[in-house]
Amino acid sequence: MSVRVRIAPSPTGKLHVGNVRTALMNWLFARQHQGVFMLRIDDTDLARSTKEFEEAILRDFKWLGLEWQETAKQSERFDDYDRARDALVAQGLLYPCYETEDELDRKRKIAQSRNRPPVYDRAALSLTGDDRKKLEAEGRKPHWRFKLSGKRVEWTDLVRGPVSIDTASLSDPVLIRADGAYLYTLPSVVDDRDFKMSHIIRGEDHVTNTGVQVEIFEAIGGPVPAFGHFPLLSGADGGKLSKRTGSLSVEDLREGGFEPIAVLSCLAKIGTSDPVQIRASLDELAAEFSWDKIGRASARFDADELERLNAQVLHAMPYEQAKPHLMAHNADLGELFWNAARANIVTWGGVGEWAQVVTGPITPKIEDAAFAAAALAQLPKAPYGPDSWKGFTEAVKEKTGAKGKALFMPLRQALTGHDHGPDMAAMFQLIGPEKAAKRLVGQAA
RNA sequence: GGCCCGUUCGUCUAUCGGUUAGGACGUCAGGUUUUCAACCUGAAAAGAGGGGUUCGAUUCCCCUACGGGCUGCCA
Repeated sequence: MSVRVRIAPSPTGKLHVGNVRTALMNWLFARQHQGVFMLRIDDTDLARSTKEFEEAILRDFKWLGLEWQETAKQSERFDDYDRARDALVAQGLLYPCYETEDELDRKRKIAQSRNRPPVYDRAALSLTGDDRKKLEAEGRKPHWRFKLSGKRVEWTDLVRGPVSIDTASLSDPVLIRADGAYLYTLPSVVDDRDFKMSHIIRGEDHVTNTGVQVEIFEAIGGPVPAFGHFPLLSGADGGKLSKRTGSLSVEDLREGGFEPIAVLSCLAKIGTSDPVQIRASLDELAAEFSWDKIGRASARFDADELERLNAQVLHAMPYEQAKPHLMAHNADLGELFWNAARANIVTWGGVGEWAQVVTGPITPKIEDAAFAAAALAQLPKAPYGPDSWKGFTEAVKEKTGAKGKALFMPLRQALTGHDHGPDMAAMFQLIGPEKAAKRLVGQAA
């Protein structure tokens, strides 16, 4: 089986987690079968598409590691769409309509109020040539609808099993707007045919679309690809995706200090029968990909869960790999620092806080000045090594009698300004004697 | 309104008529770290409701409730 799949974002906005999930499914399936993953820019809407969004989309996919083997832009293929359009018109399957949006809206509302399905009544089909001339003389420009067969379209969905769509219950879809712009439907089918897509993998919001697209495939003379429609993402509360989660953009995630593999592992595993855990690589995710692991209920995307996965990635990351990120966050204080700090961060954004504790200034937290003073008296001299902390705390313990939490917590609070944080032996060594002395007397340092 | 889909521990899910309903994450408890975090071990925790079918239903059928998708000159 030769697998060719695609992701087809519109450059009318930022890439968000929903898009990434769709891309990922396609990418994983392609990789698993040594197939081709194509990136197609669906920019037929010239007015809303921008170069900036297009570039951002490429950058986001590259950041995630979802590399593509082929690419195409719909805005460069209008000739092909025109040919398909002409062929459909010649077959009588694409017909001009002259209703305004207001008129259509009114028709829909009337139908709804009578409890009739709001399906287009095909009034335009009975227009004579003279009628059309008259309407155009009034300045009306036609939009064009595809004539559905009224039969049932059936396919075996990779995720949903046997699916049947009754095209009689659907309005004939508008393929071309009155302003001449192609809507998503026809270009998508023409491209899928011309680029020989073997599988179309997308969210279940497209299930009904598939019914009409199958008829268009047949009308323009192309093999009908296989389809897989996976459930959509829902928010952590079980409802629709909120601003906080679903519309989270890839840019937000990158800038929020998330690691690609955490995002990818999360999106590949939620809604599947596999545990939602970190995988080492895209290849590992691809090896595990399977249609029958994908559930039929919507998958919850929870930002907290993503943070947890990201934390796991960071906790296990070796210094060499972390170094560029540390430098970017002005927090490259060496391997000792990283090994201590990594267990205490969730995203890259958190590392600066611990770097600050080392480099200062921070405001110490002292509840018992007498204890801090007693500790100050035991402060060892420079230079500090790995055992300095142990020697220091034992000396303080001996002088004050404090032990366990009563010993460590006040020292941690005074030296770092926090109730929790990285291993103190490492932090103490990094903070050094000057700053430690100042902090023990309550000075910001 | 119509068509389609879904509903199992807090969460993601396994089970393809008979199971102590399993796992992962989270939670809680222990351990370890002479502190917190991290880490290790253990525990608690579930079939939306109502009818059927069946010797036996989480599993098959119907109804209800709830949730989602579609019903665009959006994609």
